[in-house]
Amino acid sequence: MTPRSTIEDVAILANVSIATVSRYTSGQRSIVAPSTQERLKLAIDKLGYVPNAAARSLKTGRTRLIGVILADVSHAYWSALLGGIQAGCTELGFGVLIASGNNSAANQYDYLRTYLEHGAEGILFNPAAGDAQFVADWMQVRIPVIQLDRGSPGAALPVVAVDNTLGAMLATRHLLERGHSRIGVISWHPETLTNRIERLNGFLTTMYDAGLSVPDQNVALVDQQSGSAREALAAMMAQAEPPTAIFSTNMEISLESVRFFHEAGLRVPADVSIVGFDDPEWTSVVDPPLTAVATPTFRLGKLAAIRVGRAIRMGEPLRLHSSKLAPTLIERRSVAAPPKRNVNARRNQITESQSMVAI
Amino acid sequence: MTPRSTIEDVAILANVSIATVSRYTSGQRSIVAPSTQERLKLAIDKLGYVPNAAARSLKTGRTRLIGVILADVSHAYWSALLGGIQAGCTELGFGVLIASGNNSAANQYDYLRTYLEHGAEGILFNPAAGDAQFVADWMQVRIPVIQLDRGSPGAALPVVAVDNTLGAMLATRHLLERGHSRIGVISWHPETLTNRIERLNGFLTTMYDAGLSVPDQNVALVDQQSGSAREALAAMMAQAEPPTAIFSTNMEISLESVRFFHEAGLRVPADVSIVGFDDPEWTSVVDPPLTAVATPTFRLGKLAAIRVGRAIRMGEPLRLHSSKLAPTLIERRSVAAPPKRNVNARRNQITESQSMVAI
DNA sequence: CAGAATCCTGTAAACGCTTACATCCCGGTC
DNA sequence: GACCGGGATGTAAGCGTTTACAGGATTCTG
Repeated sequence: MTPRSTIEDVAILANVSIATVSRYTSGQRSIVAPSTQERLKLAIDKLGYVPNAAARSLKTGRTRLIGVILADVSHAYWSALLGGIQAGCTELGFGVLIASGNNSAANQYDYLRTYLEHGAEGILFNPAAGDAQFVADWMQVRIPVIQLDRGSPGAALPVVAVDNTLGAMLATRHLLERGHSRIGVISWHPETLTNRIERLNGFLTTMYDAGLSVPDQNVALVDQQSGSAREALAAMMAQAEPPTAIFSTNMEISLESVRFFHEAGLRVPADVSIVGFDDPEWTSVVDPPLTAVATPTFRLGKLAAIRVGRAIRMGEPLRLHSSKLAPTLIERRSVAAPPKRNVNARRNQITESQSMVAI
Repeated sequence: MTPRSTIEDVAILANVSIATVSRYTSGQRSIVAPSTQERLKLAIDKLGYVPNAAARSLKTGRTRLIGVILADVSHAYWSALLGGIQAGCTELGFGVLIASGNNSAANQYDYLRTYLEHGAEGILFNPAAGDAQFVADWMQVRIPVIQLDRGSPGAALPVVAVDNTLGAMLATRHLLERGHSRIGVISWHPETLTNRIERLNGFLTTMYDAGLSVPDQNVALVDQQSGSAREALAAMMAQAEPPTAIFSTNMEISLESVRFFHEAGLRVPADVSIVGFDDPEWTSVVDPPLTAVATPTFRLGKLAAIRVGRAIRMGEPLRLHSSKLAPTLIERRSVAAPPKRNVNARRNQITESQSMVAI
């Protein structure tokens, strides 16, 4: 393989100095004579010359690269976010470096370092469940940093996220309006990340404002691993007076809940209603189609990208101000009025009769 | 903001030459005296020194960066792929530059250029629906390039993809074994991308091998835009002898098909069976849970990343050999034996009776 | 104890570009 | 015709690394 051609090769072929080539390729075309431009174009095409970004940024100190660290790239939610980031960056002429932290602060730190080495001029990241040292490190980064989708509590860094409090309020009110008053909530352990805190608090506040109390048994804070939501749900529904509706604070939990209810022989929404949070395209095709709070994920990513992109362009530090995008409630068919009869009594009936037609 | 500190700052603080610092930071630690290493560590920590990758790669000609161009990052399928790529690259010590081509060859070409500028040492891409010029350009790239998930017909570049022919065969045989013989297929226009061609051909071949013919009316090749699959399906099912099963060659089409059947009052699988291709996590929670050919998407990404990563490491060009990963059929509940009665007759009955209990 | 071998460190050039400064040429002005 | 202004181009320095080469110190060998 022949080595990549350089600015000098072009200069020789076009019979000009490298300075002129540089002027042509680095956007200062207007001060190059038209006839020279033509020769340059020819030479560049012929050689397949592509400027060396490393050399350029070594000289200029700019890379036009933004680093993105997502908790887990391989889930649909994050990919929509990434789509938005991508769109925003392209619009502003930035390239995107991506890494997936796999929800581990240690990984994220490695990537941060790599990005800094590569000269990323700005960083977008989802904080992993908080590690104080880690956050402190972020704060020392000398370039604009935005927390995506959620914040690490106590980090003095701007956040671009959905308005989780509003979303939780929307979901809860919807249940309240349909006549529910015993509502259970399931969330991943919330202490570490602001989105979880806000969703839970939004729910609780709305309940209290409506004059309703939420007994501890109806609040399940579970680990982020499959199965734990199901167990929590089983316990919650085994009470003498189980909730008539569930607010599930994220999509994974919604999925698990639906599966659980299917298997437990409880009908959604006839026996129990569900409102979820997050709304991927396929929510509508689940059985039953899920009523959920939809978050403008793509816009979130784009907004974040544009905020850091602008800060970089202007050369100003990012304002600490956090942006919140409003979610909307999409009504589908997982919510109905609470059942008249006691669900547990009903459940026994159902499981019996169903087992007769089981496959 | 104070400027980033350089190797020289470290050298001065640690009272050594920059050469020694470089030896320490660039992995040649073993030839630096232990006592010097200690001083160096201290100085680096104190200054927060991070090597400048631009300078490094200007000198070495290596960047340890791989460029990835996906047709559309914001879909779940691609994000699983990206997760695999990410994992593979991390394992080999490469960073990932990402861009989304939005299925446009022109965009992809821009990104390709950007990557080349940034010195990507290898490229992973999904070809967009074929543009001859575009493919020719890819061929001239002097670094390892792999086509991901599908190939552009005629491009002499290796492909890492699922074995689509096998997948289609699996799906078709499954339907055959259940007693179907009138099977319809829906695919996006196949001529441009190998995965579509292979899936369609795999189906057709299996049918012929079974001694069955497939009338043209049962083959729908539709545009990749919402609604067109539905129309094609409506036409197909309106025949006097409509298919008793559908092989849907991708997930978008499966979703549209399920929706269509719901609305048309046809029961899946009692009236018509469906086998899909691609198997995201939520397939199991759709109504009904979809029998589908599952593709090892994550592994696909990882394998591709590792193939180019190794080629880069070894400094050898990539072998043209394509890798095919075997898919598996996941049986769920969208397939049953063909109905006894004519479906159209039955459909009329159903819609009548259902409209009485409509909500 | 001389000389060789080994270990550690320093000097300096080079990577490909941008850009301040210098130079040259040409037309316009008095 | 001398001068000036300005447009087009060239010269050269320097961005922060890596690395070939050289050199100094220490240890080993006979």
